[in-house]
Amino acid sequence: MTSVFEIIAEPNRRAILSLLVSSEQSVRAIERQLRMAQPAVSKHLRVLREAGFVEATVDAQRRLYRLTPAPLQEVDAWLAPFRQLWSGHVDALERHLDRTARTAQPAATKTNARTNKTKATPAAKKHARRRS
Amino acid sequence: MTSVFEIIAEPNRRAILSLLVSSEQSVRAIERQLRMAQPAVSKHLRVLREAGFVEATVDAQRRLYRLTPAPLQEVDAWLAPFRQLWSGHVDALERHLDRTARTAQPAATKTNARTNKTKATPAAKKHARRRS
DNA sequence: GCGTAATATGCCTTGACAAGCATATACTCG
DNA sequence: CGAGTATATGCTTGTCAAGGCATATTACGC
Repeated sequence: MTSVFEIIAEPNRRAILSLLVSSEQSVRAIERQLRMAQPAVSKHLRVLREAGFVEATVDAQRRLYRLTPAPLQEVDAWLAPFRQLWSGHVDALERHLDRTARTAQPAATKTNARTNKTKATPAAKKHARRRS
Repeated sequence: MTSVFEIIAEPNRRAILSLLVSSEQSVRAIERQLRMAQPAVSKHLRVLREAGFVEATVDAQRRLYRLTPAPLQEVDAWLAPFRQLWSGHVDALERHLDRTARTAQPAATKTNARTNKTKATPAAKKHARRRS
């Protein structure tokens, strides 16, 4: 769990982060809104806190957690070089979401099919690449 | 491994994606540049392909893999609501990277320390929230 | 100090997944 | 066809993290 990406890989953690976008929240509030067990919430918050995603303010017995920008900025930064891929046609995302919507996986099969159908460039009949 | 985020959680897969930004690559080319075993590369590519991150073109015995925009767009879209956090002060990322640079974790400790030091709002001495 | 609410932590089990290794498949050339 | 290259796949193993449950900790009001 060393990287920012591993941390947001966990769905419940992403849910917590999304909850915190609107306003700071107590553990209990998160527990109820996300319908998850209290220890689970605390553990995820610990991970998020240690990775710098959130910070807490003590208020009596409870702790109010709020977002901290840096780690998500890091994700944003990593994403930057790839943005050139879709600057222009925005519709690819919609198609992708359509495909992946129904319990995910079926997209894989379809993608596979398309991939296998893709033909090679006819010109590239040569082979035998040298080892260097 | 149902979500896009779990897929980019793997460092080698992110490395492969980054490699493909510049141009399409064969499995062998990836294998050498990233110094990883061939089966590992193939397996990661399979995961990436089934998730729609890449697609392949057959060229004789080899397959040329190239990026596909949709899944990364999905990440970008998820990130959108959080961007309001750092639109304005861009320096938070730099500080974060400085802290997390040396083998990660130490940032956690520091963040912890700051967090614990954070005082509660003095006005909020009352407690006993009702259950609704 | 006692009861209670809010949160954190420790232990254990279970599932998932990445890596390693061997092997299968596909294609090319001579 | 046979050898060689490129890629994929199957199996096994070690690791690690999430969830469940019990329990510790801290803060409050009375």
